[in-house]
Amino acid sequence: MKMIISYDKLKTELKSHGLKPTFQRIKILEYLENNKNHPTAEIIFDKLNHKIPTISITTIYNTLNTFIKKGLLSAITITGKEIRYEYNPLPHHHFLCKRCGSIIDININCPFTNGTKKTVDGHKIDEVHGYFKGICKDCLKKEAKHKKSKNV
Amino acid sequence: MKMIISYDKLKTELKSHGLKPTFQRIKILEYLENNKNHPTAEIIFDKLNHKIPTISITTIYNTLNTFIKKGLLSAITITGKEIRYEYNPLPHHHFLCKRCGSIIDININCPFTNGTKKTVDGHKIDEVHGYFKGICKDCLKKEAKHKKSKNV
DNA sequence: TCCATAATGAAAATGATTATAAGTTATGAC
DNA sequence: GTCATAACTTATAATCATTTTCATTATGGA
Repeated sequence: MKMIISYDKLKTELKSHGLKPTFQRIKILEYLENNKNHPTAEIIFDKLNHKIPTISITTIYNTLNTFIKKGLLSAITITGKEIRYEYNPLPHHHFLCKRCGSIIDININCPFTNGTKKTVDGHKIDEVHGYFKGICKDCLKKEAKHKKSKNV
Repeated sequence: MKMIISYDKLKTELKSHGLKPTFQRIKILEYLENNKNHPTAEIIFDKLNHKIPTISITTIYNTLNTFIKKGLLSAITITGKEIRYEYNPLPHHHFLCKRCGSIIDININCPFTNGTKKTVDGHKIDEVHGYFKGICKDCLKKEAKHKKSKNV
């Protein structure tokens, strides 16, 4: 993980959202800004635990929930197994590959993510989640190669 | 719960999907065909437990998972808390009201549910889930009435 | 620096779901 | 019909992500 964002910027960001810039919060936010792979709380914990051996998984959960409440993060529940977290995203959709498990951002022109439509059937929309599941491009390619080499 | 579908039809449906038409399966399928309110496994268990006191929550889960595997049901994870089940649906989207908790079917013309698009960005799509969250029509109406009566 | 408040951390609790293992029922060959 | 086998059901225990509780510690203002 490369450090791209300065601590000062992270601190300012936290303060501007009404949050005290504690060490733990800075490191968690930094991790999420640098890692756009939709990690779980556990993954964040494992990574930060190396640098901050005293950090608790409870703090990870507390912090993530606080960040979501303040609008710094959004939660993705595409797997149905656990919550995955994403930094400050412009609204977009997601694809889950059933073969390799990777979660891929999908940017398509959708009236519900581009801000055109703010209601459906009279219901006021606050959040939109578009979840696609299937086989990703890379896994399709591997499959094709495999079949070819076997002359199937 | 009214009994609309005959046992014979339910039996036939189970058999045509390669499933033995046991009493428990018939009752679970019957419940889901008559109750389109996206129940949890727990809700189904509570309702059936009155008529079948020996039924086990494990059977509910086993059966629901079997039904999904065979394509009789689909799973909705919009709440992020628990799985909700839906009978044999034509693909459509869902709305979760954050105020009253109800889940509402949304039928809009979407290229991913009407069968027009079977891939995104080169990824092959097997499932599409459109989850909207916000305040439903009814709760909006109640809110407006409340404000008016208070002259806010 | 002192104090009130908020944040952190460890351990225990929760709750939905799954795994295990044992019992029961159905099915098909004989 | 009888028997063996497989399929289904059930109760219990296990799992695992997340939350709660509560004692300790850090933070920012006075």
